[in-house]
Amino acid sequence: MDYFIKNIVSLLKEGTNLPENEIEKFIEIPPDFKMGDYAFPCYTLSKIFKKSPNIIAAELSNTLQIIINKHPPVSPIFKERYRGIAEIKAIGPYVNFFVDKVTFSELVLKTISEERDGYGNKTLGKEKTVVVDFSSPNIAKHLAVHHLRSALIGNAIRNIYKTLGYTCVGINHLGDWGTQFGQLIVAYKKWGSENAHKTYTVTDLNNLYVRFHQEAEKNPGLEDEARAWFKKLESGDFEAKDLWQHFKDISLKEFQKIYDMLGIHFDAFVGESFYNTMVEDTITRIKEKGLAKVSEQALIIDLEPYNMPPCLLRKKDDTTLYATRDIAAAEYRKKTYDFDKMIYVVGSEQKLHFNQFFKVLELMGYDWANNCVHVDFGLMKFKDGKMSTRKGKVVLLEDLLIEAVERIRKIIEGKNPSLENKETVARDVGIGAVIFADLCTKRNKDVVFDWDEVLNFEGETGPYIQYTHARLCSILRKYGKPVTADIQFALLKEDESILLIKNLVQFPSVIIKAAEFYEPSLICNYLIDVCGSLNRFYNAHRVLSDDEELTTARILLVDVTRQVIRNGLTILGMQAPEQM
RNA sequence: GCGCCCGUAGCUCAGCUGGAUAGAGCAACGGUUUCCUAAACCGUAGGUCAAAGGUUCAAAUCCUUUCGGGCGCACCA
Repeated sequence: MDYFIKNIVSLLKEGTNLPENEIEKFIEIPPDFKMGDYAFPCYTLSKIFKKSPNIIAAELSNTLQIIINKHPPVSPIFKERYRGIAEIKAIGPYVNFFVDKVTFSELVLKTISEERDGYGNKTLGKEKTVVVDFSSPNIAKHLAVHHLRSALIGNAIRNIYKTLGYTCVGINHLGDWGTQFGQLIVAYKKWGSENAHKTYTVTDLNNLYVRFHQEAEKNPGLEDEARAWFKKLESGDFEAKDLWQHFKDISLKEFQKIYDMLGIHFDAFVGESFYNTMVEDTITRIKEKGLAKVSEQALIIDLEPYNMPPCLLRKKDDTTLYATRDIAAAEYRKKTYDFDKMIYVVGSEQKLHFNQFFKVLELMGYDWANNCVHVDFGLMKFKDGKMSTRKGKVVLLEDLLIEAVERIRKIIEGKNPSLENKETVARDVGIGAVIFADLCTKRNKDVVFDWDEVLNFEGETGPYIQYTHARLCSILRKYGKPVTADIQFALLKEDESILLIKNLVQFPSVIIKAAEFYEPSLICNYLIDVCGSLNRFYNAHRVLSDDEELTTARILLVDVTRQVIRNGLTILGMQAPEQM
């Protein structure tokens, strides 16, 4: 915690004459709490003083002890500076500091119990705006499990930044424009029946899409037809536009259903088509800057000097590509939101695209180009290969979510048949399990989709976190009185309590780190740690007892832990049921 | 061919902005419930940190090379 580190650093400064920021970098947390709460390694000093680090550590710990002793305990300087440091001990090459447990517990528990839902919140991002572009699926296809990643990671990152005080704009950059709609129209005109599009479902659209790609393999001429239809669409042809609108409406309805199940909402739901009217101006600006040139009949920006393939602005038939629309969208967003940072949560297979796109923004002279980041993530695939909508090789997201809820429902019947609100709980826990399973590994690893793994509910899983939360709620319900922070902190002296409090104090810094690395998995791992500590505490000590003082003390610990778990789950986009 | 990512226990992963004995979960085996939810907890077993060099007082962590896997490289998004 800042308070103790600050005191240790200022003490070390007096003892070593090193600058404070140097010292702070070295401070670490020992691998075992029995060795100390904080440690200062003496390897660097050993170089300066040409003595072995072990000897330095021993000498330094004596020096520090003397410094502390010099300050009369009544002195206000002593109180301010060295309050909270209980013991200094040299172990091998380290000087280890033991913090006063009572001061420590009081500080941490009081802070959390005052800040409640706001614990972990910061003002780092005050007056700053972050745009998060996430989910962004292509329309006319079902949402499948591989669409989960962008939606969940993006949603969590938005929440992380929100917690740090940023104004966040979550944008769903729907893939609702491009040659694929030419393909769909061709397929519809060839194999769909007249006016059938009015009763179509996404499944029908999906089938058309799959069939197009099957037939196009035998008959490459279809691709040309598709491009021609897209050209018509882009130049405002009535029939094309009408069909496109229908297809889009059908898709949006289905998407909304899934987003509701996942509890994800967007501040802006604008697809690529929205920027269609702006691309002309964008291309003009690019031309004026002398960046565009014609190559193989297409309009491109040469990126050879930067060791990248060219960025295509217009195909030889004059229609635009998604890079063109991305550039227009970026300009529009800068104008509209004046963001300080724009985050694109898109799979790592598009890394090159974003490198090209960001380079173009830079070449256009936009100094905000380096405030754009591509937050990439690994591919989701099956054991035997890539998921593919074209080949119908997918697991539909809706099916997964329904199955998850269904399995939880069965577990509830087995474990807690008298539970109220079974439906709500099954949904919260089932969906939560899916969310947690996806978020809990570092985002840039590829994931192999496995039903049993996603729907495992024991160990390091979403239900484990939620279960721990529900247990705590249950204790608080039984206690039935208001929780007070006016307790005897010395009573929370067992190892299990102290280790738990040590976990709780980390929360704010974990959020900051998660934001820095755009890494929601850090929050997941953190929650697993907290729940592990809590469950060990729970198992070793009874909270509710005849000892009133002890009960009030432990109840406070239970209450703030519950609070931290809840705050963490909220960031991940999960519910925190009070019973399960 | 070129570029990027990944390679840690049987499986899934933490640890990677260098530091004290490489940590969890799942699976296996054994234990814990007259007591606040056993969706929990404890124990046993399981590791040449892909390989080889290098930098350093110190390398799973940094650098180089090799091997293995994934992804991407002009008219799809």
